[in-house]
Amino acid sequence: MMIDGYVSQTGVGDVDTVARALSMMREASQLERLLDAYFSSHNLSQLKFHILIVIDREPDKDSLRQSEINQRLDVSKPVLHRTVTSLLKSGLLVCRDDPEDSRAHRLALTDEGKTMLAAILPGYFKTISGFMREQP
Amino acid sequence: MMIDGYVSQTGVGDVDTVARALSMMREASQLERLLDAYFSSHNLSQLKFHILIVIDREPDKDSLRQSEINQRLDVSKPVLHRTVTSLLKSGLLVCRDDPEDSRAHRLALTDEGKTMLAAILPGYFKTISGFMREQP
DNA sequence: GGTTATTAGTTATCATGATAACTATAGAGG
DNA sequence: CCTCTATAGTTATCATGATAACTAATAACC
Repeated sequence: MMIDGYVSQTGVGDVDTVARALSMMREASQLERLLDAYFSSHNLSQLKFHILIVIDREPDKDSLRQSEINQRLDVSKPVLHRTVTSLLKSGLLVCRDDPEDSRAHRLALTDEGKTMLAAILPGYFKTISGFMREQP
Repeated sequence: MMIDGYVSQTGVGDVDTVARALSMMREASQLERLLDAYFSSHNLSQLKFHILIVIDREPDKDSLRQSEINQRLDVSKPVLHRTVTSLLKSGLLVCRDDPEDSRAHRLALTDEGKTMLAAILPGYFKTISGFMREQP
């Protein structure tokens, strides 16, 4: 919209690259909104979904510590804690004591959590595919 | 990371498209973070910057109503109000009564606001160009 | 010209992200 | 063993986005 004047005025970088970056950010934020709307229609959020996914996708284990989830997802500890608490409360996760470390817990999907994940995934990918198909 | 299994399991859309969308969102969020860090090092935010820009870029006028800014930027009224209030308080904007509508105000850049914008733009575009150059 | 609808701005409340600072436990080094 | 450090989780506080519901003023319509 208003890129041209400024980039040429400031003489930093080239106009096309900046325009491409801005349009990428706009596209991404549109898709994020679609996904947020989709998740919230199932009483979830992107982060809640990602938490369920990383536990479900973990090879060899069926549970993860909060700190392990933290290593896999790019989110701060307090936000993860708050969100895990909410997932426990809504019954999608269960929490067991970690036998090897009394500070830690192991978080696992409940049957309800697995059902939710299975129910939500098709629409998730459909939302993404549909959006990408519409892009010019 | 974990796309393959799921997309093929669910049979919705194609894997490459979904992977492309996810990587676009990741890229965009990285760039957003860089920009947020840049703005906050100048005591600004992306939204504050955009507000200054749309007022500065407006042809034929040197001020805008809040509602006009709202039409140009994709942000809710209360958030815009809160952010404009903060820009007024920090002296980058001034507020005058609108002679044609006693409900409205006209928001204009102060000299300090213009100076800030001029000071910040080169780094803004440099940040974007630099990021795009690094992308694989 | 008086009712009704729209619009400009504001307030209250909530959601979801962050950092800083805390407690409690584990682990390492002497 | 006893400190000292690092790690797991928690709490408090703040930033920045949203919606719903409000006030006051304008515009539209008999």
